[in-house]
Amino acid sequence: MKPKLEDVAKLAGVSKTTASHVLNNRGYLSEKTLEKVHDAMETLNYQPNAAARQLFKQKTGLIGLIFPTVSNPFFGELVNYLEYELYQRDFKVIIGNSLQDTHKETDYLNQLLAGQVDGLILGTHNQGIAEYKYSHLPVVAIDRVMNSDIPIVESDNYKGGILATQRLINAGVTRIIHTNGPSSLETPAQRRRTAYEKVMTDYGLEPHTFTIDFRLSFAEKKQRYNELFEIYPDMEAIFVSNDVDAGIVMSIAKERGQNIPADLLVVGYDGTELMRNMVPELTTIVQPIEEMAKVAVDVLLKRISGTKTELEYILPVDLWEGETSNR
Amino acid sequence: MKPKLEDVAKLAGVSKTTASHVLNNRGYLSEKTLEKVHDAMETLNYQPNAAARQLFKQKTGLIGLIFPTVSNPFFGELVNYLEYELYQRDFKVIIGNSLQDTHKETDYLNQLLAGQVDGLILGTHNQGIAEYKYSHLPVVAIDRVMNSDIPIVESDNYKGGILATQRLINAGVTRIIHTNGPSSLETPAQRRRTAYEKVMTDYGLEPHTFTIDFRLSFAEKKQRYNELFEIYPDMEAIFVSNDVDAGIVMSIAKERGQNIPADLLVVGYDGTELMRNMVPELTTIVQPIEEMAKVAVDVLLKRISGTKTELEYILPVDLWEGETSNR
DNA sequence: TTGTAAGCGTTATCAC
DNA sequence: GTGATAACGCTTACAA
Repeated sequence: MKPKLEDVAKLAGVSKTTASHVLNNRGYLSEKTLEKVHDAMETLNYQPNAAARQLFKQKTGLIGLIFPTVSNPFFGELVNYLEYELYQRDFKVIIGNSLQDTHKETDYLNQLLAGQVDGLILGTHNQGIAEYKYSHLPVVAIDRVMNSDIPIVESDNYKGGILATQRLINAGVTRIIHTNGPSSLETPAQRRRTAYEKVMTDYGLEPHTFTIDFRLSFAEKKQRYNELFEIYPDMEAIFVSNDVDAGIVMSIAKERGQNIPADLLVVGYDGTELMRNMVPELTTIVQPIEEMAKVAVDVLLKRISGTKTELEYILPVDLWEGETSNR
Repeated sequence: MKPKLEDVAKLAGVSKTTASHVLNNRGYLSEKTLEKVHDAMETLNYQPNAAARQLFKQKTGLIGLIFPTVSNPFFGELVNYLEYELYQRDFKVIIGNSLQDTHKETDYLNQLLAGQVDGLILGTHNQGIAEYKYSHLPVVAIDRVMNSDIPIVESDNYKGGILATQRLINAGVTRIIHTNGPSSLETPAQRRRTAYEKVMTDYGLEPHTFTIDFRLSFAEKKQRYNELFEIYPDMEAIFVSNDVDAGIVMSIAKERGQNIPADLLVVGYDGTELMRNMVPELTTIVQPIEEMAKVAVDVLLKRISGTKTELEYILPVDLWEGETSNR
């Protein structure tokens, strides 16, 4: 069915080896042979078999990306940049959305072991999976704490937390709530919380962190954020741990008849290009998504080639000043 | 380095074949052998080599997804569902973001030919690429017109155009502008335009379609939409061809001191879960993204297995009634 | 119930 | 310059 190198060789009247040499520009070849073989490839519409090549070379040219879900703009943009960077360096990407599926993450890691991919970039929440003990493998984590031997690329979450909280305090409010994921997940994002609590207490204000799991459905999140409004009826500002949730909070506030920023200030986190363009009024902390992707790819390729790397890369964040934080 | 089946066999004191049989539950095996082999696999932490398997089986268990960019929520959600559906059926996905890169699309198609993937799901804008002549290959298009032999899955764009336009007319406005991609791209989305123009003329109103390329950057889009406001200073409503752009239009309107919906009505298109939750006030046409993904996967798998399929699958749309279309 | 041997398509070594 | 041949790791007739 599909033509193989042998068919090309036969048609061109040469041996398999010669055809292979032409295919890979190996050794010296006569003009004539070259042309004959190229012609044969053309007419047969020959494409080298990927599996056979991989089997021989012992590498696949594939990188696995495991993230909660590309339907979240932050991960969508991140994956987009990762794919771009990797494509530039001749890698394709396999993606796995691991949200609410611990098994999937394990499965993908097994694939790596099976040699189906040459490396992995992880941004998942599921922690402490046994296979992570294989820390000698080419794996890089983005914004997630992994095994201590796995390099991690993140933005400056602590600084981000400081910037956000400070911004709200500067606006003149004192009853500021922060929302974040469960502290049981030891993600770098928890440092936003630490920073928030530090700034609050430094100013003699009482920190209130409201826990909400990232992995909830939209409907569940809405319900949970409505509880937030019930629990803190007199809150003046919220520092939400991501922009999508900040959007939900704003829409709930409107539903409840509160005006932003008149009645409630809001600061988000992530600062995707999408949000900055669609909801520019939302004050948020901008993570350097493109830069994070670049660094992650650099580090991964170093790991693959056996070069030593740092274990932690912290990239700077920025404050996007919208109107949702102005009194 | 990495253990192979032979190492397992050796450690278990059996032959390669037996080990393979255990691995694949083939034939009858004694309890003892089974246990021995399993133990050996365990201690060696054995994982079968993917390339070798693929080479033998002549299939990869990989499907290629080519879309403009997963950083757009519509494609992000679509890819998310596609990955989910395919994972259920033991396929992993390779993704390619082809935005502004015709060559990439060609490259991925070549991969298919190279047997690196078992099938392709396309949602790209780049048309008329030579390789599409290989229409006997397992390829499915989502919302894109391809070669006439490639099945296409889409939502009812014409109906969507009708619903959106009718909604605005019902709100009592007459100067309604529509924005859409260049008509040179023969996408199904152009049917939204056809529908819009039909409804407008049916009501004796003058249709005005404003062309804007999807592939522009955010900055370029902003500039272009600002032109729209200059060209039609007295417009009362806009029917935008996707929600992200609708968001941009709304933010521009605010910048220009116009209130929505008091001064300007807006209807979007796509109705992603993200938008319905973050910007519920935006009236929009909801595409059945999850259903489209399911159908696309079904059709692709049929094509792969050689089963005959329809050439066109049109799924129903819904109107999401927000406040941006209420006068 | 288990083992031998051939083959999947490519590449590289080493003679010619 | 070109051509056999073995190897990559796995699977499966076919034998034993």
